[in-house]
Amino acid sequence: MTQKDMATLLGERGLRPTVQRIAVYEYLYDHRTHPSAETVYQALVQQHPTFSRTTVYNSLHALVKAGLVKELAMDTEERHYDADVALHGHFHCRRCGGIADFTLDESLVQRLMPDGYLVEGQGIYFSGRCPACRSAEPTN
Amino acid sequence: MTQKDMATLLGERGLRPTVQRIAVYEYLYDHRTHPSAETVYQALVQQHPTFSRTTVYNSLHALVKAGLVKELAMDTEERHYDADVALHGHFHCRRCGGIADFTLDESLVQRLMPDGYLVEGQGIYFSGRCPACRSAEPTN
DNA sequence: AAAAAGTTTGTAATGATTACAAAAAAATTG
DNA sequence: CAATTTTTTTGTAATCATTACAAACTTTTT
Repeated sequence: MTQKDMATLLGERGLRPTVQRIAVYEYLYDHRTHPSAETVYQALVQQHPTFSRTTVYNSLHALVKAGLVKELAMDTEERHYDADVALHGHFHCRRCGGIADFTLDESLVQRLMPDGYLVEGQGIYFSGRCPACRSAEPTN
Repeated sequence: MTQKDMATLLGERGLRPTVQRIAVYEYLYDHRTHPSAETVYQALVQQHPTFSRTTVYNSLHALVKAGLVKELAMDTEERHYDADVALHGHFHCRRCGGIADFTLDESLVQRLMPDGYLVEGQGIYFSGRCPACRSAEPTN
């Protein structure tokens, strides 16, 4: 997606498409590594030395509120962000620390939902060992 | 469960059953409200004025490591703990802030798991409005 | 009883996030 | 287009949960 398209998208969601917000969104869009706010900041401050940490936080919050970015619920220290807001699960490898996406069957997830509740968000994650770490250290 | 049984249980899991650890475990066992460390501390310090915050953290970590307590992954500020380590999901109500349990079908959850990964832990939660808050404010 | 190991406590440090106010930028108004 | 208002950014300071650490204490082992 081009920056122009991103600007349009932000505008549609009621966010003024500032350089900073587009940069944050672009980073998340291009790096599907579920980075933390600090990771985003460190990456962006290279290109834009004037960017502040607070703006990264502000932008992330604005993007989450606008529904363009999702905040992950994981048992990690910091919060992680994802530009992929479609239904999918996350796997957190306890050995390498990586967070991988995996697909979720929509109808299967529907069947998990508790009755009587109005579901607006969901977080489905598993943790353990990713395939690479399993073969690297098979016994554990 | 009696404190005696808890002491035995901790012992079986390789934890010395100290007064503090039993108190923390007992609180979680009796209060299925998914409290934070601070909440546990505030409750316990009433009865045991000498208890320290650090000990509550230490005890929680020890209990989690021993598999007697589970740390929840939610999109909240602090970490929440649960003495129920059996498979179940959590619902976080965005209006009242409450966290409710709901049952999960084991085989359904199995079918969600990604292939090739060794799954050691899982967190399944939904957020939105609980039934009480839905009827209290139906339009939203 | 002495030594060793494990646990608790209080305080200090850390680290992520938020609060806040001034400066800057953009949008609106006349 | 200039003046005013609104929004956003920036930098610093504050906050809040959690962790680090070392001394004191308790329990276990010898």
